[in-house]
Amino acid sequence: MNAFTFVVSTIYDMVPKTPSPKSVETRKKIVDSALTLFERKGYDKATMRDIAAEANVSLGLTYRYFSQKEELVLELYELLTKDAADAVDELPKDTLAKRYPAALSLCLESLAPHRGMLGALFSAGLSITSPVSVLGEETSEVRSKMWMTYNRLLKGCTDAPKGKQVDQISTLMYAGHLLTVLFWIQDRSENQIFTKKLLAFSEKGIRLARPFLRVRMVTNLLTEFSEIVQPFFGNPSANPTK
Amino acid sequence: MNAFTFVVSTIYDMVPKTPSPKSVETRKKIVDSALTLFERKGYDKATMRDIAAEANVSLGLTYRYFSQKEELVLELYELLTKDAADAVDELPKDTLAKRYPAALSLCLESLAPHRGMLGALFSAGLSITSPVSVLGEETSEVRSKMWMTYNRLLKGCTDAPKGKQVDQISTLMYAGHLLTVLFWIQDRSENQIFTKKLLAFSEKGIRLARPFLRVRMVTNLLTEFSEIVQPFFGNPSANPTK
DNA sequence: CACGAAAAGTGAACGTGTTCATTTATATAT
DNA sequence: ATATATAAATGAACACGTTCACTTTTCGTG
Repeated sequence: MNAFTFVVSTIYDMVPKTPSPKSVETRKKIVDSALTLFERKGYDKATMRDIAAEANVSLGLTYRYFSQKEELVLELYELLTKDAADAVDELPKDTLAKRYPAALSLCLESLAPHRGMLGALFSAGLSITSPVSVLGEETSEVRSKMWMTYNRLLKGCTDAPKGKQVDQISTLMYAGHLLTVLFWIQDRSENQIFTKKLLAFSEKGIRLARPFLRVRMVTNLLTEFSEIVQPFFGNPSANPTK
Repeated sequence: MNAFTFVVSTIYDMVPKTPSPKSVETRKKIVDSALTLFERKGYDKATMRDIAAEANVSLGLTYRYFSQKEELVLELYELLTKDAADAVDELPKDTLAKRYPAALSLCLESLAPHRGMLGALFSAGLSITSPVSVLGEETSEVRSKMWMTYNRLLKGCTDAPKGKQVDQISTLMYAGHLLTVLFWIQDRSENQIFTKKLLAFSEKGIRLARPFLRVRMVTNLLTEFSEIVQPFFGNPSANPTK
């Protein structure tokens, strides 16, 4: 390797390399194996050795692709979020009070087959120390995607608000989404009936609250609140295309 | 051991035994050691072997008193909650809008020296599988205590509501408490300034919302909401003395 | 083709939480 | 006082997440 090659390859290191076909295949094998075993045995019982064996690779290799076990859960989280977001985009035009609970319901449906497993993500997910966190660096893309989905959902409502309120309320909706998922994961009632009640409640609540979005004092509080909460979520509205 | 002794001791096993002086002493040694090391090195770096060594006991013994490492964090959680609850009870009589943010502020002050460590509790704390969970069986006493504290705080307000609303709003306040602590733990802003803004916001919000507690439609929604959320918290109002 | 560097892949070993068979101390009954 | 059951205490061993020194494969270049 001469000096020129060195410089070029060093600069080349700066940009993400396109993964080789071999590596994407191996990566996929590991992901498939992990998801299969998570479903079959649960997060804790599915050991990294199991996952490696099921994928017919060595233990060490799995760590080349996923530096932590939690990252495998994150992988699923991303896949499911994509599904949920797509489903939400298909909702028919209607009022916010109708559309928002419907959207939440669709999201929970996407997550339902993996509910048990998601406990593990939220378990590790709220640790500040973990880079793999619902509010951490590595999940900012997922958050951004979901925020934008709610942004579109709101804009498409028959009673959509105007101006800067749109972004603010989108943030509120996304916060509500996270809290609802959290509630649902913890909900031990039969068939998660409490979560269903919560969705029914949110419809009534929104219908009652909607007219007050014209009241100055309320909008001021809304602005204040969203400014506190937005950076908390990594302020996706500031970098919508990132 | 004869048949009589056997029966008696078997029945005796049903009720909690009073721990021997020796065991309470040993238990205390372990707790002190754990809390010291958690402060000094953080939760992850403080290994069970470290803790056992610092307490001058064997590794195995620590597991006689705390069947998981997380239970040691729970121990601190209980201690701090007690402090916080006592401080809240000392608050001067005032309006709800003043007292509630003040109470939250006091709670955060109690927790502040241990903020980093608490990340660990909340990490494991939201796992459904873990018995040591903010919403799990083992923490129901702590929840009950804190709920009752907010119940007293509300009753002592100059603008306290009447009747069944008291319990419902107590539940709301406790939910707000949990969410605020969660927010605070995740708050990466300097000196947790966002959390402070959130408290200031809550004062304004309560002042604005308070008059609407007389509106029938609002009270109906409140009832519905608290009924969904209360069993989620283990319904402390149903067993206030337990 | 041959060579060498980078990518892909391996498995032994380490640290840590947790378990358990075993030993030692304490208390109780005769 | 002695026996014995129970409580207290031990530390070796295990399982699993993670690391790392090392081997094998792939692939561009002279």
